[in-house]
Amino acid sequence: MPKQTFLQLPEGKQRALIDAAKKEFSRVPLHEASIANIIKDAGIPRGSFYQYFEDKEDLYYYLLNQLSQENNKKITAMLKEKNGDLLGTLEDAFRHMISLRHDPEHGELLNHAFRNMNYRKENTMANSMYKESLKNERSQTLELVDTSYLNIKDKQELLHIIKIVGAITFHNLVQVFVHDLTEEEAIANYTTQIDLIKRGLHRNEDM
Amino acid sequence: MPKQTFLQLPEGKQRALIDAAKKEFSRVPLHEASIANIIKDAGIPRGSFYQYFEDKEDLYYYLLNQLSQENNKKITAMLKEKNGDLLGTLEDAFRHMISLRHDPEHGELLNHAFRNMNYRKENTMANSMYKESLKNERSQTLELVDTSYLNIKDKQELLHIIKIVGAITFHNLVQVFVHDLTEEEAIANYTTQIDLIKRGLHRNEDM
DNA sequence: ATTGACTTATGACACTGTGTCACATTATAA
DNA sequence: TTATAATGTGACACAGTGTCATAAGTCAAT
Repeated sequence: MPKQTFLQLPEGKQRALIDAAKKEFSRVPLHEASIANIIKDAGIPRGSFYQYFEDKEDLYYYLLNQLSQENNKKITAMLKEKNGDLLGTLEDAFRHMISLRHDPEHGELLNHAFRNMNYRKENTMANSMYKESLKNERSQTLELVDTSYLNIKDKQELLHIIKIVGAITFHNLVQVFVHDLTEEEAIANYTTQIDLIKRGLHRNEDM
Repeated sequence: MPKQTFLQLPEGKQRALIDAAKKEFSRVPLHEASIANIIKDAGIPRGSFYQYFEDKEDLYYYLLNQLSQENNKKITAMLKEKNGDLLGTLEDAFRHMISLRHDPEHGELLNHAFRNMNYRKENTMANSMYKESLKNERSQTLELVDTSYLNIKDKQELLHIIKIVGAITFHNLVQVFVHDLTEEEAIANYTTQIDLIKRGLHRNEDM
């Protein structure tokens, strides 16, 4: 999380640093990115960088969180659009997310992010780390879900369903970015898998 | 993948290096581990290390792959034991995997691995990278699965089911290691989720 | 036994990049 | 105006990597 000092900086200086950071994190994945490049490009001295952020990760996750927030809003809107039909929203949401890889502004950054996905990135993208009202946010989105579509007996199981679809969605996203799947392949795989879990993996005796 | 030179080394020298590596990778996660520590502990000069391995990652993934192979054998055995009941094997397999975190030999290494899980590690643990006969191996395990338990129409869907349960299982494993869940919590979560996908997430109209 | 060709061993070194700290500058308020 | 706090700055110490010239070992052919 950026330090107070950074947030009080004049707009232009913030922008310069953020832009330089985006550029560097688009060039190479996080672990190869160098602070030296970022500050050179932003035109600020090394010492200043450490006034603003703890370290490279701090800056990176701040950025990633911001991107994710915009994105989460879009997906929440889709869910609302579909009147809380969670499973029905998934394909559209997935399609939207894979379309981001060709976004000129953040495509490369996301490419690197997904090719080097780890728990912290996944968590940052899924939730909204720096937001205090995490639990409130969560439950607001939760409230949108119409549970009458779902084969569950309580609220607790809804949380598990979200974890399930989250895990599968992320897994598929990583596949897309790592193996450069075409949009058709990606969506075919994803919908097959979502269909499977919708109807259930286990064969009923009476079928 | 280790270089030829390493594999031709006398048993004792290999052991020393492997043991030192295990020690270092148990101390800290991969990105914090240092070659300097490993070679100091193993008593070999820096130059030699680079005769044997490309770099730190090369050594790390060699090690991780070896651990995973043992493990995969155990799980394949479980599946055979249960006569190919894939879904029925999952809970036992999961239980077995989380028990590993208290293994004195590799527990800490696995802790770091899961807390910093990424695509490559997941892939290394799931498959067996260095094995030439990857496809054969896979299909051998595939053949073990009794598809009559499963709600699928073709072989292709079996592959998707494996991806689904793989994604969910890994996701749960990461949760266990990151949040230090108790065995009971971990298994409760996991079985709930597996039950949900077994019976299907979507509510049937006629229910 | 000696030679030559090849393989393996070695550690000093150049290089890259990080985070810190003493000091300089600027802002704020009394 | 002056004291105090906040921010800016870049030289520097430090940690770690991968390479390379050179040394040492192996072994087959003479």
